[in-house]
Amino acid sequence: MTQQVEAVRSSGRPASERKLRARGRRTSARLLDAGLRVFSERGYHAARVDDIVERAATSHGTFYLYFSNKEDLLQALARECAGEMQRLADELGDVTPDAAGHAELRAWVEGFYLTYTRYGAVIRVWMEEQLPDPELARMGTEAFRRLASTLGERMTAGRATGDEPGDEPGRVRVRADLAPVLLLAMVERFTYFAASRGRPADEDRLLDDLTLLVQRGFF
Amino acid sequence: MTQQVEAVRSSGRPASERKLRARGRRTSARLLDAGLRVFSERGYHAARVDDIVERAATSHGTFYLYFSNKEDLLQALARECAGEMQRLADELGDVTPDAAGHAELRAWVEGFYLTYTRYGAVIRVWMEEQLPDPELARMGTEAFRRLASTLGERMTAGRATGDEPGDEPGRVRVRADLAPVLLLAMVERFTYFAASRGRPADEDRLLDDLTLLVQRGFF
Amino acid sequence: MTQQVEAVRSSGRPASERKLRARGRRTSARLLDAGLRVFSERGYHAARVDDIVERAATSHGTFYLYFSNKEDLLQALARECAGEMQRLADELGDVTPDAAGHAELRAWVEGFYLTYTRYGAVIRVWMEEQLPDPELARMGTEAFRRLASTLGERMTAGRATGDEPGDEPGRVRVRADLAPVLLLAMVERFTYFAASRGRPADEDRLLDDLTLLVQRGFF
Amino acid sequence: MTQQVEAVRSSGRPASERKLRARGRRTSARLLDAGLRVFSERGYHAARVDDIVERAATSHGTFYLYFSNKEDLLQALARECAGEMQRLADELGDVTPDAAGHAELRAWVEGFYLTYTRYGAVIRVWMEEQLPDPELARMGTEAFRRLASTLGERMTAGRATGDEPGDEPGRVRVRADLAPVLLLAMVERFTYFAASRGRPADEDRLLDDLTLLVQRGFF
DNA sequence: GATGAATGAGATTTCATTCAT
DNA sequence: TATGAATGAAATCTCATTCAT
Repeated sequence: MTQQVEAVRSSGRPASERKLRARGRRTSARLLDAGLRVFSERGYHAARVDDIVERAATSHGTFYLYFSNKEDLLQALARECAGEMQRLADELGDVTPDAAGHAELRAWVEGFYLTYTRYGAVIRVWMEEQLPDPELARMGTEAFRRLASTLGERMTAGRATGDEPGDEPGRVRVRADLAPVLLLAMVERFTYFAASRGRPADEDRLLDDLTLLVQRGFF
Repeated sequence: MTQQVEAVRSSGRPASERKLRARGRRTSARLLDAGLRVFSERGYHAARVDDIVERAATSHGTFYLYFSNKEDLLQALARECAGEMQRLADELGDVTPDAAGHAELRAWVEGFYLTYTRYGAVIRVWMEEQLPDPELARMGTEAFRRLASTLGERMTAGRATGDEPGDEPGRVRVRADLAPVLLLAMVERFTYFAASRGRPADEDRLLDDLTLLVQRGFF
Repeated sequence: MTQQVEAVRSSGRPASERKLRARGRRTSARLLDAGLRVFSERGYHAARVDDIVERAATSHGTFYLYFSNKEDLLQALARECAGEMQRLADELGDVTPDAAGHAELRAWVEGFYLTYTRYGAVIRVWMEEQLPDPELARMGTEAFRRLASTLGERMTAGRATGDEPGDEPGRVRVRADLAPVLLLAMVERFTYFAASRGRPADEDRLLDDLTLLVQRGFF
Repeated sequence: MTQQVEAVRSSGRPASERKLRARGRRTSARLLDAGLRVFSERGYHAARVDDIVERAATSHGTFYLYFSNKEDLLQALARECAGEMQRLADELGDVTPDAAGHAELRAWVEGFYLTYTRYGAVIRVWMEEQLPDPELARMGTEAFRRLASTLGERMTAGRATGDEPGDEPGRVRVRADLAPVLLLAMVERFTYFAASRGRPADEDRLLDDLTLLVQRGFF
């Protein structure tokens, strides 16, 4: 294990592996924040470390004190984002076909929308075919898979208990694992469109409609 | 020589703006093809002109004889892709809620899927927030908008003539312009997932399900 | 990455716009010096950034840390040169037609000769019709105009107070603004010829003659 | 002599070495003309063969049928220019200090001015320290030397026969070879300034003054 | 902890010249 | 004679990363 050998010097490695004092934590936070901003503005690929350190009002050298490279910063942000999504998934209760289900789903959709709006740049990198690092890819896939499966579970649970439409004869069933993926896709894409339009004035109305469509699409 | 000259030059301009003979057209086609391949494999940002000319079995200088830079090649491919999409839209007939409508929609969905599979790399750049060039952005937005609106029209037309479920009292209507966008999103995202899974064996089955979901989602 | 960003970057900007520490100032000076040398040896157009950094014993990247390109370095040198010329103009006292005037003029001519010898490569670019950058052109024209007009003033002043030959009837007067330009031209061209002959042995004698010719030409 | 060996193929060598038919002569003339224009507009160094062939409405390949390279074209133009200057020198009669001398000189100055205006781009390359080719350098130096010496001769001759001011005691003599060089410099520089000002309206008046100054400067 | 300076590999781009028809 | 196409060496420039203080 090289870790043993390199452990001699603690600098130059991601912040998470070192104990930071108050000042160090502030610097680290500033860099993360600046990174997210710059990635959002320019996109991950076009963003330069130069831009980030300038935004964070710090120096080049300092950057590499906290992150081993640009991708490492991306990964740190991705972890943040995955955490948010996990929290979202955990908070989602059963989604029934009635008004209560709508309210439940609506809160979740809004949360997803806000997270996406914030971490859009990171998520967009996750979507890329050729990711710089497999670990990052795994993290993205995993976060989405978990979200989708949770959504699937909560809705299936809701159907069981709720005001169920039943499985009328002749009704065609789509593959169970496909539905949540597609529903999530709708949410995701909707969010993308809305966000790219600069969070329109009728945001609330749009979120209502979206929630409705997801709910209807499932049941 | 740094002197940037505004002069009209016949070389170094996109292939489309010059008259090409047979040989030139072949080279141009080879570069476009190589570009699409390399973009697909490495992603647009990571792709180097170097890779492209190597794949096209031509020289570095030749590349710049046909395209003014990497982005220009992307744009040419984007134009191709937009053309394909326009063709798809034009070919779509009215989509009724019955089996005939399903068949119609299914053909369209499959066409979209194939186009997406082919031009995925280009489309993924379109999805980026910060595009290298506004003209490219406009083209992407426009292509998708047109596709969505055509889809909306054909389905609305289909509803009017078809085996209509009616507008029962209490049924909430989502914004008319939102529906096709979301449906298209589903198709797009589905395609993305399927394609990223390397065109799975049950592709046909999946396309059926997707078509069903879109059809059901609308009516 | 082709994406041209308008962002304010601290690096890659001319040295003059950034605060530099001792080390940076040394590097900058080394580059300026190397630039002047290489421009003199090869000529501005043939000079490559490569040659300059090699002469300055620094790296390619470092060059672009201090100057945005070759032309930017030229401009910095041009500013230096223009400053020298301004100083020359400021130091010139009234030029009378007598021996005192000759001494005054002789000192000035020698100063110009030395400046020209040093900055010849830069000045020669100024003389080009098609300058890479209008700002550079303006600077050159301005520096020469100022020099010429100062020369004109000092000699006119000298004529008024000095051992004046008067304005005999029949004596044709040339345009007041033309004379200094042409006199300056003589100095400049003389310097050019002398310098291009590698500073001949009888430099002193030549400078005497030149001074005399200028003085005689005016009065 | 390699000439013997290469003589097998006549193409790819300067036009002057081959017999040309009417069509070939036209093409050659078009290229020379285009070359002079483009060199004037962009300067020799910045001028691209591309620009020249476009201006001459011919192709890249054709260019190399008539000139072995860009410099060869420059040399051809330089020969033209040197010829013009030789003709000027030959036409100059004795320059006396009187009105007849003024008229003689004035005609010569005007001729020089026109030639300079036309071949300025070529002449400016001659002035460069580091010429691409020694033969070109020799030609430039030679043309100017001849012009200067002829001027010197004609004026010395004029002094001998004309309304001579004599060699009064105390009159300082400048080096005999320096005077014509400087006078020529004045003409040259004047021409440069005038030409760079786009041939001003008072061109005639300026030429009168210049002639006067040269005449006065010598006698 | 922090920073300005330096680095150099690698990417893009240009353009004089040659080739094949 | 003419030409469009191809070439590739050479030049420019960028930017992630390391260094020295």
